[in-house]
This record gives sequence, structure tokens and C-alpha cells, in this order.
Amino acid sequence: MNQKIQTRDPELTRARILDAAEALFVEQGFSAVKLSELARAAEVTKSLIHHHFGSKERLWEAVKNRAFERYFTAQMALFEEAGEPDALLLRHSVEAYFHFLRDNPGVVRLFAWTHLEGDSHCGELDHQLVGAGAEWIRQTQQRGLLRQDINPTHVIAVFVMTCTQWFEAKCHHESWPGMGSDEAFLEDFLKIFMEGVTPRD
Amino acid sequence: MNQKIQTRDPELTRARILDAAEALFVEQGFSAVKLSELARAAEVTKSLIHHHFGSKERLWEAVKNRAFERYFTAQMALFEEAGEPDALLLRHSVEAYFHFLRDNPGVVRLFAWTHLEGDSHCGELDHQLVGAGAEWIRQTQQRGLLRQDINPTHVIAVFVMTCTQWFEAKCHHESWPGMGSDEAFLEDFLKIFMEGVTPRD
DNA sequence: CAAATAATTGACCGGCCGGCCAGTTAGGGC
DNA sequence: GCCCTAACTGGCCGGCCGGTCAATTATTTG
Repeated sequence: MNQKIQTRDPELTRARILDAAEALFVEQGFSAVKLSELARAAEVTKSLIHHHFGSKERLWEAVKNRAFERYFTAQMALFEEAGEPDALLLRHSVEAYFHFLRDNPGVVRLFAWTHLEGDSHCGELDHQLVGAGAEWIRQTQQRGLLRQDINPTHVIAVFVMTCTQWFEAKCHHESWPGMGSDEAFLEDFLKIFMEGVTPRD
Repeated sequence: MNQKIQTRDPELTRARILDAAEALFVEQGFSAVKLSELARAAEVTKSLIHHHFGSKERLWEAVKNRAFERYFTAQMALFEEAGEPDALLLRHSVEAYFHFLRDNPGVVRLFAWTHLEGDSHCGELDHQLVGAGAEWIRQTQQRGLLRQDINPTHVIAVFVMTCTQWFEAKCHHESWPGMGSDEAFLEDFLKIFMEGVTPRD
């Protein structure tokens, strides 16, 4: 009775390890995570982790790759359901990105850890996305719907960075006197940002 | 010949440990730093570290406290040499903050580590600074030199967060297609930001 | 159905981690 | 000068870290 499951499912095992590892790495960072702790959390033996991933470093790589791929496809999906390039669409993109980060705090922390490691991998994954977004802003600029004296990539960078830092440094800013809620901040940021990228009449 | 220094200077020893610890913690983060490595870097015995700071955790606290105090006084100094509140002064504040971060990469990384730890201490140190800055923006708003429909604290947050993330996530964004230099980005950000906070004619 | 392959286990390892302690030495107060 | 405090040293320790290995068992292949 109560004997261990006899059936084997290597893919599920890998997934269990990856899931548990992602949770721990995201929470504590690479070097603070202990394989013994991870093994307990994933309900596998420590040896099994080595069997499937070789080493702690390679497991970390696998975790990052999987998470970034998820991030990338999610962003790509958001992007592809976009309509005609105009200023309103830019506003919706900012809102979508902000809410995506709000709903995926793990992604935010993962970014922070990899930035501290100097890992440029996640940035490279963005190339398509940023390239397409910049092209899209360029078109809007040519239509006269956005001011033309700003580098389109910088437009993206400004809103991406503001949204990211809002969630990365929440513990830092949330105690600031007068600081509002997520939505209040987003609204004020959009006021500044949209006014800033709109051409003068 | 070549004998160890006989003279004792506990304050200098503390400083040597703190300096070496700051360098290592900033680079690698708390848990990746080994006390043996730190002892070598600071040219002291491991025991001496424990003698002066008690434990690795308390040393980390001491490092953060000292660095944040330095940060705070540097910012306070910048702030106090400011003149009459107007829009140009806001622009200069953004530039000053941006260049401060560029010239103090250690501060940027320290912020990132503490954010990941959920440490709200650095945010609390900012209270005075942010309170004063917000008050200052409020005055400028009342003079009609900045638009009045935006929370002053959010104005500060937007530029602080953009500057911070620019340097924190440099490895992420610098490979983006079309991304410009520090100065080019700052210029474009200022175009958006200043236009966004200026009242319509 | 046998043989090969892959998944899984538990025991084990060398190394080093943070921390401790007994002892030594310098310096400041009296 | 003497003593007490505090700075400083070297050696040591228990524990656990990431990683290995031989043995066992399920699954796939042919």
C-alpha cells in the first residue's frame, strides 16, 4: 500500500523540475537556491535533476530559455492582434504591456536576475518584436500621427522601461509619499507619455 | 623584514572590509559572495570580519546602509543647489539624476539587488527627497509652468524609473535594433517627458 | 521475448561554507 | 608600568553544497 508510482513519465518529470526550479530561482536567484531544496519541492531525487539537466547552471539556462520563450510568444500574440498603426494603438500597447507585467510577476523578477547577470539573451529574443514595433511607430510617424523627431526604438524603450521598473522596484517606490496605485500611476504615465509623443498642433 | 604591520587601526580595517564587501556584493549579490573570498580581497582574516560585523547578513546590512547614506546625501546635495522651481529645473534634475546613475553603476546594481530582496529601506530613505521634490513640482504646477492634472510624485517616479531601468537593464536593451547611446536616449526621453509635463498653450 | 536503453534511486564524496574559540598582541586609561 | 579592553590570528568544526556512481527498474526496440 501507498507505494511509489510505478509508471514513468520523463517529460512530466522534466516539467516538474522546471516548474519548481523556476519558482525557486525567480524567488531567490541562482546562487541562493539549493538543489536539495529544489529536489524536495519538485518531489524528485537530486540525482534525477542531474540526470535530466546535467548541472545547476544548465538547469538555470533551461529555466530561462523556457520562460523567455513563453514571454516572447505571449508578446508576439499581443502584437499580432494589433490593428492599424495609430496613436491609440500605441496607448493600448502600453496598457497591454503594463498589465502583462502586473499579471506575470515572475517574468519581472526573471528579467531583474538576468540583468544583474549581464545576460543579453533576453534582449536578443526581443529583436523581432522591437524591430516590428519600431517599424510600426515609424509608419505612424510618417502619417503625422506621432512626432517625427524621436527615434522609434527609444519610444518603445521608454514605455517598456517605465513599466518594467514600476514592478521591479515596487518595494522601493510604493512607500513614497503621495504614490498612487498601479492604475493611477499608469494613467499619469500615459498622460505624460502620450502627450510627449503626440505632434504639436 | 617584510613583517606584518604592527599598528592597529580598527576604523580603517572596518572601512577596508566594507569597501571590499561592497564591491563583491554589488558584483555578485549576497548569497554568491564567499567570506573567504572577501577576506582575501580585504586583506584581513575571516575571523576579523566576524569580529567587526558579527555575521555575513549584518555585514550586508552595513554595506547597504553606508551606500544608501552616501546616495542620499549626494542626492540631497544636488537638490539643495537647485534654484527657482520651473520647467527648466525639472529638465536639469532629470539630466543630473541620469548622469549620477551613469557615473555610479554600483548604486544601480545595489538598488537592483535590494529590490529583488524586497527591501524597502532604500525607499524609505527617499521620503524626504521625494517629498521635497514633489512639493517643488506642485509649486511649479501652481505657477502654471507644468500641467496640473498629474500627481507630482508620479512625475518624479516616471523619470527616476526610466533612468534607473536604462542602466539596470543595459545588457537587455543595448542590443535592440536602432537603440542609441546614453546621451541620444536621454535626449529623446527628455523630448517626450518635457513635452508630456508641459501645459498645452 | 530478450536485449538495449533510459529513468530513477540512495548511498556516498570531496570540498568548502559560515561561524566559533582559545590564545596572542597592541593600545589607552590610570 | 600595569592592566584591561579590544583588535587580531590560526586552527578548527559541523553541516551541507553540488555532483558522482553503481545498482535497480520501467520502457522501448528489434
